[in-house]
Amino acid sequence: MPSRRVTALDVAKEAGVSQPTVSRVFTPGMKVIPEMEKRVRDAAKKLGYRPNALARSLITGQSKTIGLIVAYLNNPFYTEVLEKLSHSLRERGYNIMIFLAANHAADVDGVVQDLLDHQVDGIIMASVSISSALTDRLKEEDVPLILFNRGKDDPDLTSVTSANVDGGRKVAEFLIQGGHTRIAHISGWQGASTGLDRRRGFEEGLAAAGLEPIAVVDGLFSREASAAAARALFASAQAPDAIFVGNDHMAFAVLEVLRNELALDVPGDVSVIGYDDVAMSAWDSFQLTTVRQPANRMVEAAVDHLMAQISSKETAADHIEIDGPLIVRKSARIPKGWKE
Amino acid sequence: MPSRRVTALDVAKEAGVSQPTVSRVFTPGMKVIPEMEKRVRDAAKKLGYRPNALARSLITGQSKTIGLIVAYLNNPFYTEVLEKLSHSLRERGYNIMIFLAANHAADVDGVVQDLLDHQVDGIIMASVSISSALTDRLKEEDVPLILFNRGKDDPDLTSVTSANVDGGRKVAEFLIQGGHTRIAHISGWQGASTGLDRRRGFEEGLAAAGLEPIAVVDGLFSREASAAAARALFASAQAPDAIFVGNDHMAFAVLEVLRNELALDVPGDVSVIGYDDVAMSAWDSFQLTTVRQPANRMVEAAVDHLMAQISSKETAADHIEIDGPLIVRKSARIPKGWKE
DNA sequence: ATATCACTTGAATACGTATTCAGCTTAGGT
DNA sequence: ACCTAAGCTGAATACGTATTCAAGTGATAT
Repeated sequence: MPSRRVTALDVAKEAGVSQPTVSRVFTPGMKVIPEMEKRVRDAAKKLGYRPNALARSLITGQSKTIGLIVAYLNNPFYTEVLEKLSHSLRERGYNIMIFLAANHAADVDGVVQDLLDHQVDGIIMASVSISSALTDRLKEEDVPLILFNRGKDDPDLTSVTSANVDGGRKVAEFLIQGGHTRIAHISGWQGASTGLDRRRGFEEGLAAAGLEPIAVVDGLFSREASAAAARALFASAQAPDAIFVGNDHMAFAVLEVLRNELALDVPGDVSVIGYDDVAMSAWDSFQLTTVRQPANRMVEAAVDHLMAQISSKETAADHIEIDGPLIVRKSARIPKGWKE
Repeated sequence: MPSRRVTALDVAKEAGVSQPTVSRVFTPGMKVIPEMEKRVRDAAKKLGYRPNALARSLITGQSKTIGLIVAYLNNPFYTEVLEKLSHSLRERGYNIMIFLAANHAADVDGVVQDLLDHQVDGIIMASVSISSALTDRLKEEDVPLILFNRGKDDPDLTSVTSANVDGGRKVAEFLIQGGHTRIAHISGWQGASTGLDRRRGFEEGLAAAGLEPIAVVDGLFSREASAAAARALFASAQAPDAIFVGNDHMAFAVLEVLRNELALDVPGDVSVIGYDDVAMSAWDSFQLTTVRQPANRMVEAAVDHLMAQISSKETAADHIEIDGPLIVRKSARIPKGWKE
């Protein structure tokens, strides 16, 4: 049973035309006289022909594939992002080669190498940091890179984040207006721009009112670390009356420690505010007040920019910040006269 | 600035050898005399050469890529699976091309076509159903397929699931021993084998004790549908004293309705049991008693079988069922003398 | 009627690698 | 010393497509 894969040449013979004509029929934008097209399509259908994407990519240099590297999938924000990315890219005719990489340089390095070997047309890195050596290599190979939810000072590297500094400031203002005085922060990982920026905006917001946080602890994007931090905060002499947590994922852990372990009332005894507005934040069990990170718009911005850079390699890099509102729910005291 | 991609031929010239020799150096298993190898490797490093995976795949017919199709990423069980799959496949030298597909035939069809165009070596479908027409096509193209967490009667289709019937039965026995008498079931989608099998085992388990569920409602794997079902159950004349929910994801929604909307005590007024044992089930907020679906072992089994089918196309299909224990927490009354 | 042009088509080639096969070198056996 | 076998290497080719370019067709303009 030979049953070889059916090739463009087979179709050509069947249809009585040349191989290039078959190619043209299957290449959008190429013109072929209707009668030929019909003969080719009929033959293709009869034989079950589909162009070999590998061979096509080899010659065009366009793999129509985007590399996606993700670090934290346990944070549901990123599964939302993954889902939206998948649809958005597929709509534009691109496929996704995905890697889950720990945030270690060695891991990321290897993964990027793999992506380059596969001639990806572009790379999106969600919440993973990248070394300068690697960005240089990408520049050399002319492969566009988008940092998603992670900034970098490098001016010719495109990043898409939410307006983290602003977001942090909004939280500070809300808590101050709510009359809180002993405000603590369990931050996102301080090795990431997201964690740093939110903290900075938050501290600036407090400073504008002449306040400063009574404590800042690095929650490392981890439930365990954040829970431990929450316990520590209440074991110290001066217990906070409000906690801003660097993202929702950590905030849920903090909420549980406060309510279940420490038997505190939220927001009666202490207000809690998160960041991201993942779907779970709206669940009855949490009702978390949080800053929305608009995954939809962030993804669209990222994909738009990636496409622009792919089609014109000279597209200027940009640092895109998407603004998001504070979503007021029940985990933080609501200031009198708060208008939405 | 030409700065073309550096090819095996460039390396060959630089090293003063032939292109095939370069190829052999980079093909594991091929023998080359040490001196040549060193010259080639030095030249490669100097020029920054890496083999083009596309060209390689085109000729070997092995893309070293696995297609992955996932339906429900909002259920955290599947993000766990995705993470483990990613690592397991990468360890074995395979890459993942991922698609999130709604569970519509048209969607799945298109996605599979895309995967075939890219010459994937195998396909894993997690919780998505497939038409017979499509399995035929895959068989014709000789591309192995593994159904993950979804069975099919087709005897020469490999599937990996947990022991769903057994699991359902375990839940029934636990509830019966707990003295429950008005037992309801909010099932997984009855269009999926997972949902059907769990229900069947559950009903068998009840029947063995001469019972039958007072109600069975299809939760459609959806939080909203499940919440509505829970409300309906308690709006009817005979309220249940126990509910078995088809998976944890839905069970969380049910728990919230019971506790927050209906002000019921769980497990005082009603016991709730889920299925999957996702990480969240252990959270203080839920403490969900549930049947563990061992993602690790399921993934390993799936990958092992896929590899076997890839290396020997004649590997027999199999229906693999991985057994998982009932994890007893606090959402369901614990039978007296229950021994763990 | 001829020249020009716009359109299509097909022959040849390129993409970057793995593999076949013939030829060469070297070691080993007698 | 001679023959054989084994071990490597390189020239040629294949993988399946897109693209260049020359040639062919017919239409339009002169």
